[in-house]
Amino acid sequence: MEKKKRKRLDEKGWKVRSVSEFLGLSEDEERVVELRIALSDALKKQRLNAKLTQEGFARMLNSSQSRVAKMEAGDPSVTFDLLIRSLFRAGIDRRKLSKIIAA
Amino acid sequence: MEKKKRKRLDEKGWKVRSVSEFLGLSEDEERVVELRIALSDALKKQRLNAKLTQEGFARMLNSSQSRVAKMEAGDPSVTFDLLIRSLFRAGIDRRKLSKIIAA
DNA sequence: GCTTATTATGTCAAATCTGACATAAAATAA
DNA sequence: TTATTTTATGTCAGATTTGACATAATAAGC
Repeated sequence: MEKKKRKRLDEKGWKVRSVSEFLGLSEDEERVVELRIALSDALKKQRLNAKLTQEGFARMLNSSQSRVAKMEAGDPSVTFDLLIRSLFRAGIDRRKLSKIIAA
Repeated sequence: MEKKKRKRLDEKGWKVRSVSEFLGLSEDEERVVELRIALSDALKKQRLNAKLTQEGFARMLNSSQSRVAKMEAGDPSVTFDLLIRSLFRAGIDRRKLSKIIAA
């Protein structure tokens, strides 16, 4: 957030919180959420790069359109297992996965 | 496997297979198994480094000794979610996780 | 506008996971 | 050796996940 804006809000009595502060997440939970989002984004990029619809992508993953939508949305009902298996299936190898996580 | 040994076995009519060939794993499943092992090993290293027993480690993770044993053994009943959450809880950050996966 | 395609959201039964427990096996100490 | 500690393995009820489906919302084409 821009510094000036933060100052303005602060002066008005707003407490500026990060998403994690707002949701009351622990450090670990925060890391989990952020990592999930990183993998979600990577998965969506892979799909778009392959010019597939969620429907077509789902077939390739033996899953469903709705689940792909949830994966890409970082829905909490989606596990790392599903994301990682999907990334592998979508052609991401371990080295690439490593880079995604580092970023 | 050592080349000479492979040759000897081959001459005796043994077909030398990798673990994956033996189990009939697909490329993707193979990657999943190998990654699970990498994370398992890293988790065990963390525990030993902290000089904790599985029992003590389990308390720290809000889990149980038997589950920690399964985590370290790469048991298929252990998800990436559990492994990753445990690694985070054990002090591994995203950058370190990335390196573990790259290795 | 209207139609079609794509994506998002809610729900649920079946499948999978997990902490907990018992207990066996292995390691370590005494 | 025999205790004691630590780790491994099997099991299971309760919790979570997932593909599938329906359907709503949005975007794309015309």
